[in-house]
Amino acid sequence: MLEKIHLSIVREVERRGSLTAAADVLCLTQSALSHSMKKLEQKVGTDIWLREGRSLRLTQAGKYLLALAERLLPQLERAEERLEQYAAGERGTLCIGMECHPCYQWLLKVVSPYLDDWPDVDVDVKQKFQFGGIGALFAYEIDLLVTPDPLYKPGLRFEAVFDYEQVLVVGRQHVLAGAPHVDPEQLGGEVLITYPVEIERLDIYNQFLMPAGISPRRHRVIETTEIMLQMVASGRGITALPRWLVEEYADKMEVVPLRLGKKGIAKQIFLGIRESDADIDYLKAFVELARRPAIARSA
Amino acid sequence: MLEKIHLSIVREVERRGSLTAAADVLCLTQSALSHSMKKLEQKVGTDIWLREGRSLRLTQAGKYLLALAERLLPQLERAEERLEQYAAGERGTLCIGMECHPCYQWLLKVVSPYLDDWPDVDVDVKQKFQFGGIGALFAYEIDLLVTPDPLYKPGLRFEAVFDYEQVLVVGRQHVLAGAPHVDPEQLGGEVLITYPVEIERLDIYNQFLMPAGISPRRHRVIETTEIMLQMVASGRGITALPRWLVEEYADKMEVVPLRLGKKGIAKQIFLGIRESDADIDYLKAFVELARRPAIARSA
DNA sequence: CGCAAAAAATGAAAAATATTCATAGAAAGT
DNA sequence: ACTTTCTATGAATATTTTTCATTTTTTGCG
Repeated sequence: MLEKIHLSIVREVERRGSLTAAADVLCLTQSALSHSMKKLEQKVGTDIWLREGRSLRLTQAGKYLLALAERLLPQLERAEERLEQYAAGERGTLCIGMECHPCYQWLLKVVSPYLDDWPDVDVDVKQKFQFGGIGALFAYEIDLLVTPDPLYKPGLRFEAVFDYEQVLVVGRQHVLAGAPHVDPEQLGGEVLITYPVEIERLDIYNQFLMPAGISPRRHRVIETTEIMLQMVASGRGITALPRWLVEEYADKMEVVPLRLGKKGIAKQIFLGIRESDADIDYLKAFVELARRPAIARSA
Repeated sequence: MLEKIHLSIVREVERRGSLTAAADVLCLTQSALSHSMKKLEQKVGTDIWLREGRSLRLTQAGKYLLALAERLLPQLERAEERLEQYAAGERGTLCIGMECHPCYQWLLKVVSPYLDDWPDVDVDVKQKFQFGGIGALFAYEIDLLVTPDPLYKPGLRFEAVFDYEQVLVVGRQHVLAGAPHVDPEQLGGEVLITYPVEIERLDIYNQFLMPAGISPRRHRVIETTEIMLQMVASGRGITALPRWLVEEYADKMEVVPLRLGKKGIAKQIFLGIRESDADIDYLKAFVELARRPAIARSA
């Protein structure tokens, strides 16, 4: 009764604004779409659009269908792709979602040996999710979530795979450069450089500065790690990054890692999967590979 | 390319064990099914079943399709029902999911006036979810989640609608019955009666006993509130429940609420919805009704 | 073993469905 | 007012699905 074509039409009409335009995209005639939808409307007994002049406005039922289409069609499309991958003899695509910027650097180190181990598995990395990483896992948009905030919920399985310390990064000329650690009060006058993330989600803010009632003088947002570190090296600000990441750049750039507070900020990277996927071999292998110490891999 | 019928066939063949049997259920002939699937197999280029003698065994691709079918078909079926509801002039069904036992008692108080206010909306309550309450929200299994653990994730919106105190419940004859409050140490020898939930998820355990290093002598599990309270009244154990719930039973049963620790344990019930549903009127109305003080309703 | 039963595959025919074509009607833009 | 831009619709056509009739393969069983 309710077929894929109906969902496609509803979605495409919404995107293009008219039946006629949608017909072009779907490689059908306007008439075909009109007939199809009319038939569905008769079958279910309710209109999907209000015909207002020469334009269509979704009814309540139509809006519901649109939401359904936006949700199901991508899954069907992904399924078609995946079937073709099976046909091509590939195992499939491991679709990885990421929720933190520095995770990306870490991930690269894992993906590279993984691709060697599993030549018939493709890896795809996504970073934007309508409903966040967890939603993407539930919706089968991704198969694996890399995140600093695990969430133990039924149906999902999280595992810590990597421990690291989040440190402050300053230029080698900075007055603090030699200190054994820094206190929040010492950062009041600084420019804080970070990835484009709301300040509330930054560890250096919510675990270090905010509890002490300190705010940075200014907050600057930069997309890439390299540029961020160049800014820091040239004394234009400070930032916070994983220690291992800073150490990798330390010989090429004039930057110094510093412990945040006496105890430092300890962090972990977690991998999350759907419980039902727990025994897919190539997924299991990824998690196991990720768990192996980074040292062994980065050699 | 990949159509609903293919998913239906895969699912039904799995359920009934053969194409022939599936054909009966789907009101088609065995031949029709065979042709349909053959065509799909040719299109995607991979077999879906291994033909072993006169039986079919799913290939990897087939298993993948089966998982897809089990996931998508229920959503399509639900959508068809819902469209017909729209057609019948009904507003739809408000599907409520619940993640905590005592929430149920509270929910009943809200649902009753809601049904009066919205005669053309049906209410359905579900309690079991493959992927937990959050997963059910994301998967559109439910429209509203009642839970004590909110989760601020993009795409979801949680709101506290009800505050209550979680208290210890003892029989009127119990030695502690007159105390102003209880300390964890006083419960070391007791039998703890609870709903069937892992002990780690119980507030009385993880917020009260565990931090003090105390374990109850024994943990007994009971399904219903009434029986639980009868057990408590007869001195066979203690339990923890919302204060308002205990007070409702207090005149019929020999039970006494006691504060847990000096400060007590404060709890809240949250309602979670999908952000995209935020302006569905009958959903909004439910949340608003739920927010109104319980006193006003239970009168 | 040989035969009946059960299941899937297949080709051709029939039925059903979807699509197009041609056109009408309605609204919006100029 | 005229042109353009939409959607709707009926009839004709094309395509797809389904059935029917049969074949092939396998399995169970006396």
